[in-house]
Amino acid sequence: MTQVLKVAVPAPLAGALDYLPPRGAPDIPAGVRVRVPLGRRAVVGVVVGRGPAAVVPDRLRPVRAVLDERPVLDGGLLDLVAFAAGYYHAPLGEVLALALPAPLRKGAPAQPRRPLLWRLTAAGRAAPAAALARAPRQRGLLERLRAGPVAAAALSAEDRRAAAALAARGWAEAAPAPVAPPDPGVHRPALTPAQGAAVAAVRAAADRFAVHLLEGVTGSGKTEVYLRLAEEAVARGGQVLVLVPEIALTPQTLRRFRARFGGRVVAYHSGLAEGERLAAWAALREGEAAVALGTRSAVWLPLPRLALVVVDEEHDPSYKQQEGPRYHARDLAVWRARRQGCPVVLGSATPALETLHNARRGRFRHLRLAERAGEAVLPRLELVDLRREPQAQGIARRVLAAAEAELAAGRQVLFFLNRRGYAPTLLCTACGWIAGCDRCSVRLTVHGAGAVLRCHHCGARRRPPPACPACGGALLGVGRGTERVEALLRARFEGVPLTRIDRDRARRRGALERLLAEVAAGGPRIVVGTQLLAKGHHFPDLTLVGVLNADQGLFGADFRGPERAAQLIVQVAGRAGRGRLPGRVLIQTHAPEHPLLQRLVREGYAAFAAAALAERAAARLPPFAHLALLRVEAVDAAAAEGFAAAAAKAAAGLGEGVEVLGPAPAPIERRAGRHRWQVLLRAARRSALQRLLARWAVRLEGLPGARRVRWGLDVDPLEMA
DNA sequence: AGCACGCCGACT
DNA sequence: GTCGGCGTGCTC
Ligand SMILES: [Zn+2]
Ligand SMILES: [Zn+2]
Repeated sequence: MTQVLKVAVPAPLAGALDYLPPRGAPDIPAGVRVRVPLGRRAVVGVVVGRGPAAVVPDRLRPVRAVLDERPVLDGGLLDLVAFAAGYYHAPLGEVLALALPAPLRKGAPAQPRRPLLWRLTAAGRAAPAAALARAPRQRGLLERLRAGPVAAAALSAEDRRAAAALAARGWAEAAPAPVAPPDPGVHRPALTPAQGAAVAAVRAAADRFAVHLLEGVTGSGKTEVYLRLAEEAVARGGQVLVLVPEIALTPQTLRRFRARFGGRVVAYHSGLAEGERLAAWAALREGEAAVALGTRSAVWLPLPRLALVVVDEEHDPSYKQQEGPRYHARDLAVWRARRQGCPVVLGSATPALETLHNARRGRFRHLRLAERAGEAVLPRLELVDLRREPQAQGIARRVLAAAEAELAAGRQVLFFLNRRGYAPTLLCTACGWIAGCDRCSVRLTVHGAGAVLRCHHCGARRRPPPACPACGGALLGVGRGTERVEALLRARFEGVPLTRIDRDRARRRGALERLLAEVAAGGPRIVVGTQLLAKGHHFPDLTLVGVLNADQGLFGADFRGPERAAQLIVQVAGRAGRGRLPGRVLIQTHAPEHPLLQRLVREGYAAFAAAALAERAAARLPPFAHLALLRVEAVDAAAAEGFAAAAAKAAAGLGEGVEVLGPAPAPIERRAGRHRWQVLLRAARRSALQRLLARWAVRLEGLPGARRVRWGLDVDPLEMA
C-alpha cells in the first residue's frame, strides 16, 4: 500500500485528502503547510498525518511544494482542530482556517519577523509643518508619527510606501519594537480571603487539568485572581490564554494586563489588521509573548507552553460562533486545557446554567468570591408592578421619583432597556397595519423619532410612509426603545446631562469605550442604554438602576430567554452601588409573580439558577438533554421546506435515543429574503446525538436539493432564531 | 468552495 | 446552428 500524506485542504470536505510526498522529502511532519493541486487549481493545505492511501494509486497527485520548515500547528492544536471538526460537524479545512491567520492561509511565510516599529528620526521631528505639501500620504504619516511610533504591521499598503519614502528622506526609520517590561511600580492589591482561597485552590492543581468555576459578582475581584494565577504561570515559564467577550477587550483591560506583563501580552481580536494578527500569532508561537488576551477566535492561537486558561464572563453568548463552524470557545478552551493537562478558570457573576450544572455534578470545582472587594455593598433588587403602578409612557412614577431623588442627591441613575431605536412598531391606528420588512418576517423599528424605519435583521432602511398604505389612516410608533426613553427623560429631567449608550451610538471602534468613560467620569447624570452597559466600567456615583422591561426575555420563545434576562439584570445591577454607596435596582414587570423573577429578586442569581435548572430538567432541555439544529435557508420557500423535510425523514431511522423535532419554520421565518426552516434533534446522551449526526451529515450532502439551499448543523445551539 | 461538465432555451 | 442558464458531481 502506497504511503501518502493526509492533507487538509480548503474545501468543504469532512476529512483530509491523500497526496504523494514530494521527491526528496518523504517525511513531512504534521502541521506543515504544503501547496497541493486540487482539481485544476493549486491550494495551500496542511499536513495532518501519514498513512496508507485510501484511494487507488492512479488518483494520487504529488505535493507541489513544502511551505514550512517547522509545523505551523503543533500536535495540540491539530488535535483541537480535528476534535472541533468532528464535534461540530464542520469541514476539516474550514476549521483549520480558523487556526491560521489569513496570510498563512494564503501561503505567506510563517517565519517570525520581529515586529518593526516606525518612528521619526531627529531630522523628521525637525521637519517643518508645511513640508510635503505635494505628498499628502507622506505628510499624513509624518503627522501620525509625530504622536508616537506606529507598528509596521498596522500600516496600510499605501502608508507602507509613504513610510519608505520618508525613510529615503532620512525623516523616519523602522526599528525592531523593544519588548516592553512590566510596569515596575504596579500595584498588587492585597487579596481578600476569598480571592486568596481561589488562587490557592487553582495553584494546588496548577500542573494538571481541572476546571474551576470562579463565581463572583461585579467588583468581587475576579480579574485580580486571573492576574495572580497568570503571573505565577508565566513565572514558571508557561503561557496563558485569557478569553474575554467581544465588548470587554478594551484599552483599559489591556492596560491592566500590560502593567503586569509588559510587552509579553498580546491582544487578539477581530479589529486587528491581518499583519497584526500574524505578528501576535508568531510572538506566541515563538514564546516571545506569554499571555494571549483575546476574544472567541483566540482559542485557536498557538501556545506551545500553555499552562493556564482563563475564560472571563464564561456565560457570554459571544463565545459561540454564529456562522461557519459554530464552535463554542469556552467549551473548546476546556477541551484544550484537558488535552494540555492544565487548569481552566471560568469566571462569571452569572454562570451559564450548563456551567452551574457541571459544578453541581462535581465536574467543575466551584470557587466563590461572595463579598465585594473593598467596602462596597451589593445592590438591592425590587420589583415594580406595571399593572398597578401609575406610569407615564412605560416608566412607573415610582421609578421616576426615585431617580429624581437620587439626582437631587448628586448621584447618577441608569435606565436599562434592551431594545434599540425609538419604537419597535409602526402601527396604523385605523386598521391595524404594521410596517414590516420586505425581506424579513419582522417588524421594522422606528428610528430617529419617526424619521426612518430600520430592519434590525437585514439592515434595510426606508422612510416611513406619511400615512397607512392600506387605508390612509394615521400611523403611530408603538412601544419604546432607548431613543424614545432618552426623549422622555430629557423632557422629564430638563437640563440634566443625559447620555444614551447602544449600538447605534457606539458603532465605531472605541466609541463605546469613550461613552462609558464619560459616564465613569461623572459627566452624564442619567444613562439610558442596552446590554452594552452590562460590562466593564465601574460607575462610582451610580446608585439607581431602572430595568424598564424585565419581561422581554422572560416570555420570549427561546428557552434561554429567562437565563439571559437574569444575567443581564444582575450585570446591569452590578453597575450600581460600588464604592460605599448602596445601590438600588427597580425592575419593571407585568408579571411580578413570575416564579423565576421572584427567585432572582428575593434570593439572588444562584437561587434563580436552581429554579431555572429544575424547569429545564422537567422540560428535558439543556443541560439535561443535548440539542443539535439543522438550519436550512433558501430564497425559494419550497426548496428550504423540502430540504428540511427530507432531512428530517432521513434522520428518523438513523439512530436510537434521538428525537427528531420538525421540520419547522425558524422563529424568524424569512430573513434577508431567505426562507428559513429547521430540524431540531434532541438526545439524552451526547454520544447518541453524535452518532446520529455523523451518519446524518453524510446523507444530507447527498440529498436532492442540497446544492440549492444553504444548510448547516449547529451542535449545542445557543439561539434558536 | 471552486470549477468542470452537460443538457435545454433564445440569439447572432 | 451556438451562447449561456444553472443543476450535478468531484476534488486525493
Ligand atoms: Zn390603516
Ligand atoms: Zn429585514
